[in-house]
Amino acid sequence: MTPFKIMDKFADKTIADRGERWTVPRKTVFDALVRLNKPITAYQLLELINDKAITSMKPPTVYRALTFLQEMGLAQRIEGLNAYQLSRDQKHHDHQHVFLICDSCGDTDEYCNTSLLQNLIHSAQKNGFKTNRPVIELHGSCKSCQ
Amino acid sequence: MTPFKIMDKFADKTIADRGERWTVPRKTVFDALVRLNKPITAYQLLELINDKAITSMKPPTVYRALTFLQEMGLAQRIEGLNAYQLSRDQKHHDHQHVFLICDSCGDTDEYCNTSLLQNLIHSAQKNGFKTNRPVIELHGSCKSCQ
DNA sequence: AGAATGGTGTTACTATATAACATTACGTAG
DNA sequence: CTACGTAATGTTATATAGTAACACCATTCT
Repeated sequence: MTPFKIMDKFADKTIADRGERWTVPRKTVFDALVRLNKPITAYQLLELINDKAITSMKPPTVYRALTFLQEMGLAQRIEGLNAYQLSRDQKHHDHQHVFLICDSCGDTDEYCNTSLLQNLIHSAQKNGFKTNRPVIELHGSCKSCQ
Repeated sequence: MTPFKIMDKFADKTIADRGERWTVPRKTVFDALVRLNKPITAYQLLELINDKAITSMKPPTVYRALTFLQEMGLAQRIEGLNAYQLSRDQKHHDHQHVFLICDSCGDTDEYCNTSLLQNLIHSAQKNGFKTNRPVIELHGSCKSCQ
């Protein structure tokens, strides 16, 4: 089974389990993210999709699909890039991740360092702060770009 | 000496040490950030400044001033808010910080957890990744908003 | 079939940020 | 102290990112 199909299966299951609808625009956006597999801005995504399709998607449709996919844990926003990408680490898709973002080639890596993140959230808690959404992004250069 | 004056002095010295010019727009933007002391978007800042002034600043001027202040380590961008704020922790203004951002009241806190950040950057390095710009923001709710 | 709900299409708009180039201010060599 | 080169600003226009509002369509439940 190809990686694409694995992702598709996983997505199907996630959506079905939560009783949500796997509609055409949602699937289209998801597919584009799967194929690309690196961060892309919403408008670039729009362009990518419209180039290959007869119909023409518009910004609200893409943003709605992206919101939906984020809610399903299938996609993520990279704050430091105003971009979106597929969630890769499905094994830990309920955990928070550390993102490594290469400013040269645009590729990203994602890993789960639970103890460090807990540490971080815990130290915030000691300051009386309750964390809802951690944004942990390291921007820099990847191995092959250095 | 008031906190404002301390900030002013610190800024004066920083700018002077680096042989940069402390011009009117830069100072104006800096003053607004000092007085407000919480994150604000560039356009809100623009409005704030223009309300009180005879002359009317325009976006590029504000953005240029913000870029300059960031280069001087006097201001910072909060990625998760598209907003800018004063750098507070002047004692560690050359270090990276963890930001705590309250989504209710908009206030922020900033602290320096060197060991944790080094840990983070080091674990990235083990993956062959060289970090230039860490973005560490915890969005949630502060003590008084919970 | 009819009603309730959820999702999409479309238009128009708001918000965020920058490119390009003319103009002005500043520091320095002569 | 003046003229020249550089740095910063002013101004216009435009690019990029994201959303409000409302009409329409699809699905499900009764």
